Amino acid sequence: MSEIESVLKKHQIRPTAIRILVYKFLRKREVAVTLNDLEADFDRSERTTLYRTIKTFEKNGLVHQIDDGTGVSKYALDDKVAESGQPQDLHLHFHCDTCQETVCLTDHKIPHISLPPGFVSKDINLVIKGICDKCSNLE
Amino acid sequence: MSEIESVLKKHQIRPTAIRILVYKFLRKREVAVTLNDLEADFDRSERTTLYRTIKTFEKNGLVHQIDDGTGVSKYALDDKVAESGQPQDLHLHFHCDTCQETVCLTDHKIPHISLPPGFVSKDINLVIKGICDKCSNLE
DNA sequence: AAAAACATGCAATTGAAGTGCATTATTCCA
DNA sequence: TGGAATAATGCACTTCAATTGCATGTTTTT
Ligand SMILES: [Mn+2]
Ligand SMILES: [Mn+2]
Ligand SMILES: [Zn+2]
Ligand SMILES: [Zn+2]
Repeated sequence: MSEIESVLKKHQIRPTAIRILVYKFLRKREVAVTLNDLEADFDRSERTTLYRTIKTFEKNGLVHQIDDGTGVSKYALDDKVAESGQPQDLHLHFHCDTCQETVCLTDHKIPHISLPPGFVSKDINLVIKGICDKCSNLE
Repeated sequence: MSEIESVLKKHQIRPTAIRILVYKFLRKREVAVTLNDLEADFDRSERTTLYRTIKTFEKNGLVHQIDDGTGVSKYALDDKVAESGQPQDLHLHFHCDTCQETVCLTDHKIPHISLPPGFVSKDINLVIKGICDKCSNLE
């Protein structure tokens, strides 16, 4: 059994052909991925299947969904934890206005934010928009 | 000329009947508003007109659009600056999982966040989800 | 008053997300 | 091993917010 298959199994995901391919695709790309990105790369497969694949991955803690404000959902591997099974830490996301890519800055934890009395924080979404390292080097 | 009319004119917005009503509605509500909220309150008017009204307000700096992750856009008055004409400061938004309302926390500036080398920040969206003050008081 | 500019109403389109259901593949177990 | 049970896939269809095209109505300008 391949390493990928065992990662999927560790997350209670049956390693079908498409799932293995989607997982490989997510690994290969270092940026967050849309359903359209997947569809473009998998002529052979059906949009709905890819959709349900990624949702299965999400439900089982293998990827997390990213809302970067562009209106389309993106997904990225919880790579640091793909093996361990721990849930991915909260981190910030960066969306580049130039190349339109969104990346996880997993090493940048979200600072503590004080709220007015009575407000209880359960979850935080922090997205920074600007120019990414690749694009700023080209200026 | 009413005070409202002069606020609209200060933002180069012609004070039509609907625009005045929409502006009043935004003032009355202390939370961010969706297009559906507007439509529900304005039986007499057309969705498209309300949409274009709010977009005009936004373009002219009278309201700002809020993406709280629910999938539907919300809008709130740049009230602090409605008179001054200054652009609204960056601030965080709070979305209550209980009452589903979203509020601007205009007094809570977004802390400085350090980025890896090469990344340039132009804009920040920070949304905190949890329980708002009204809902936490009811527990 | 006529022309130009702008606002409004209604119909239609777009695009992402999600669901229903039939078909195919895999697993489970007698 | 041979099904029955369970899960995955494919295709059609729906939903919903956002947005646009165009005709009509209104206001402003000259
Ligand atoms: Mn991430
Ligand atoms: Mn706000
Ligand atoms: Zn970039
Ligand atoms: Zn609440």
